[in-house]
Amino acid sequence: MNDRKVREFERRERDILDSTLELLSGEHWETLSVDKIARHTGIGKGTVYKHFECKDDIYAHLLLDDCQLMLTRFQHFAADECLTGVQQMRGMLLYAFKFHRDNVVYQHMYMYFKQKSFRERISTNYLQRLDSCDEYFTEAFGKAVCKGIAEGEVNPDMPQEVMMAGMSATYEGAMVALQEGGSCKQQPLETTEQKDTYINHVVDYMIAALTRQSDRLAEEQGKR
Amino acid sequence: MNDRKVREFERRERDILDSTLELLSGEHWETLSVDKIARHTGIGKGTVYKHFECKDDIYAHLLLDDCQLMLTRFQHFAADECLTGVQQMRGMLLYAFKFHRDNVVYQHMYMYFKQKSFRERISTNYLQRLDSCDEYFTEAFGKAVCKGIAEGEVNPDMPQEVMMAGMSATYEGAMVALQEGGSCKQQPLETTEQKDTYINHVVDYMIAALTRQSDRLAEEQGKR
DNA sequence: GTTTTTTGTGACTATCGGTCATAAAATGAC
DNA sequence: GTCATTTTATGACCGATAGTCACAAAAAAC
Repeated sequence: MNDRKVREFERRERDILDSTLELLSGEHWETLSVDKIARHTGIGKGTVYKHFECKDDIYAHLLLDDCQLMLTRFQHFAADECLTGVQQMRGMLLYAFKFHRDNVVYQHMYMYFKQKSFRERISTNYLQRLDSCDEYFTEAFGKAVCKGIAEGEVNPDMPQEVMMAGMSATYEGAMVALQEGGSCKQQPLETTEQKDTYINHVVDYMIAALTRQSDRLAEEQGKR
Repeated sequence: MNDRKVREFERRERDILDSTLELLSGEHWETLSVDKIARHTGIGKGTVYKHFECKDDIYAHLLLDDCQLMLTRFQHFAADECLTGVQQMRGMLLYAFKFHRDNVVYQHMYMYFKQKSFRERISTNYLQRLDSCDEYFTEAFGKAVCKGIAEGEVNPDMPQEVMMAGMSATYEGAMVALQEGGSCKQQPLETTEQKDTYINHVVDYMIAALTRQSDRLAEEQGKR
């Protein structure tokens, strides 16, 4: 009956994660404690630590789940031969931003993961898996960029490092802006419509930075 | 002697801030407590709360100091008639990124400020001042962009919202990347040289996104 | 049914941000 | 100088937290 035990153990891990997800959706991020998670799952606090080395590992696991979900979509875009490179890029970016927009819990964890202190707290296992996930993202996006260059839409003169540095910075920054919801910016970013407008602007900007000429941008915008 | 009292009060506030700065430079961000700050300043913990409503207000004050320092430099760039608009932009961006690169404490606080939870904790006074600082940054940069458009270097067809959304996103994202020091990126971002390379790449990318044609980028790079 | 092993637990520790009654110092009146 | 009054500084205290571990409860083995 060792098998059943393992299954039960895994089922409870899922229970903890689901509980956490549920609590995070309804409650303020900062006030969630391990005690509450345990209580809500219907187990003792000590049991939680049988599954996760620390509180942040729970978050890391949830983040990883979402990352892997997004990654498969990215890979689908990259493999879709019907789309041009630029279309693949646009599809990936819009998908990622909209996923972020609709998923409050993921927003929190994405930001949290960017903090060095979080990366130092979580166990190396999760850290490595999250990092390799990031690599695959870059790989999938890089494929689309190469396709874009081959098709003549993407400016081949821009060094690859410049492109990658710039794109990933804009990506990160837009994610932050989407989570923060405005702060002091000219655009408030509170309603879904405002966020959508923002997302489209950022994607236009990113494509514009990569494509060869400005009239290409206008053409792209007309298509959308 | 009311005057002397006020001066002494202000001097101690400066003491607290300097102590905090000192401790933050040497210690890990997460392990710094109000107790330690008070002890290191040579005062009781309660006294700290005579000067600041909460712990995060201390950080907010330090952040504001740096922001105002940077702001004056931004405004100098914007007012410098000897430079073209694009040169002003490049100057501002390079200055900001390098300031960030060299100032570990500022890095932490900048990231911290982006968190919604931090913005909710600090007193409205600091929040407003930080927000208005951000507005002035945007204003100064916007001036340079307008100059660039007037001079024909910046692409006038890109809508202003697209430009602003994209630029600020890239700016934020690059700040995050500089602080995190690589994580999993293709570029490690640990030494000063690596960070400098990164900074130059991102600035090139930002200028490329805004300027009209790609050969203009090559020309700019040649000049630098 | 009894012993042994495995598994679950919540009381406990250490630490934190923030408060407030009270001690200490400064001021003022004479 | 002395005492009364006001102002200022303080650290013991509070509630809450992440993480631990001795021990209880359940399961397995015999």
